Amino acid sequence: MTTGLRERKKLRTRRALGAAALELAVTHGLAEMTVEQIADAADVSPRTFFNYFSSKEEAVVAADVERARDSAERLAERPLDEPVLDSVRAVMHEMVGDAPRSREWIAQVRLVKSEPSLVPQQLAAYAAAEAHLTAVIAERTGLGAQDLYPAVTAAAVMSAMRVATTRWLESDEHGDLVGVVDRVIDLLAVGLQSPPSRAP
Amino acid sequence: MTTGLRERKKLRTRRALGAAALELAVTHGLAEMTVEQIADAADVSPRTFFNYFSSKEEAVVAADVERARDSAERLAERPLDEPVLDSVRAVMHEMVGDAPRSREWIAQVRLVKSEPSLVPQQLAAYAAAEAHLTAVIAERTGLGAQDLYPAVTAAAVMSAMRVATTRWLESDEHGDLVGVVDRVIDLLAVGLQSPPSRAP
DNA sequence: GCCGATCTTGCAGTGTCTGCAGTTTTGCGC
DNA sequence: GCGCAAAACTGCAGACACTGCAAGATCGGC
Repeated sequence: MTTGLRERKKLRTRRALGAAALELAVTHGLAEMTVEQIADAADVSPRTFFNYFSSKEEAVVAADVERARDSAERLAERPLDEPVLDSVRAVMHEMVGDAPRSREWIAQVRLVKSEPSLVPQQLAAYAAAEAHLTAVIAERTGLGAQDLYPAVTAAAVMSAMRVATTRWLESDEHGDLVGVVDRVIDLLAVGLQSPPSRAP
Repeated sequence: MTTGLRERKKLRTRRALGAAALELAVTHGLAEMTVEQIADAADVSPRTFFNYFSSKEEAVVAADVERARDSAERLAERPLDEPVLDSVRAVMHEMVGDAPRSREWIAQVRLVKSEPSLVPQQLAAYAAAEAHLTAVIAERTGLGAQDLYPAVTAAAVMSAMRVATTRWLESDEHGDLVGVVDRVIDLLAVGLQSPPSRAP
């Protein structure tokens, strides 16, 4: 599958728009930046911007959607005999451990924290991740589309990741994010029936 | 705390706007309805609409935010010696069992399914529910704000509820929603380490 | 009944977002 | 290379969402 020039160019434009939107939102503020500025920075017309995204907010969190797809792909590549949650944990560690990517991600989460109107779009991005995860988990476990386990697991994992990053950010980002991620996944693994007795 | 006339009137206006928005979105479609129509239906000026909600979409899912607060309050009223997840399960059963309320809820979820641009706002409403749940669970378990269990549990439960309703809707709404809710909460309770061996 | 606080409203203005129609670019067969 | 159909980009016009501001209406306490 050689992706044609056409598609590659579209992807480049899409990324340029997303990056410009994120950049401008961080520097100038979400409300202040205009679609015209984003379009200019990506060298397209304002009208073209709307061929790619239906709003400024969507463009800002575009990178998240890509990361979501990427996580799912990494998950699909884990050894098949590995327990699902172990695979998930490994992938999440990879995502957090990948320094440049992680830095972008954190920047985005921090922006969302300071611009509440981005919250809905950010959550929608997580939902996209969830859909991908669901499909991969279903395949790995050999379960069908009607089974609840893959969907519930994917949803719970993404929620837990969200809690982990939020908490980490609220604690002024000290301590390691990896540790927090580990603990939230542990909670899901052992079950939420009752709170763990020791240092949850 | 006798809520003054002022506050009661505000609440009535807010509800009227929310109800009108939902009604119009269902009958005319989200894109077709205008703020002016919503405002007219609630007998206020269009400008006033924006004193209550920052967008049409937010108004449409306003009832969800109320339901969220209500769930948290019901949870707080459960016997203190009841295991947390049992309380959660009971509350979710109450919410689903409350016929008129459940009907509104389902109508809204169905609307969101047919109008994808509502998804982000719907998720934001769930996030609001999550925040309330987190606070109540923390109090019930005697855990502090730094503990992960309350936040992870609240997030997982809301995600699971979302999965349950989505699945139920996709299966053309046959079978009972209560049963699906039970099964997703069971999954969270026993842990997601590996798929259940029998009929997940 | 008066006064401060709060809520509502109209107005003007900026910017988002959409449909449409014309131009440019790309992929592909020749 | 050449031409042609599909797809992408662009400008334009217009409807509408949304905001700040200042004036008017309403409420709660004294």
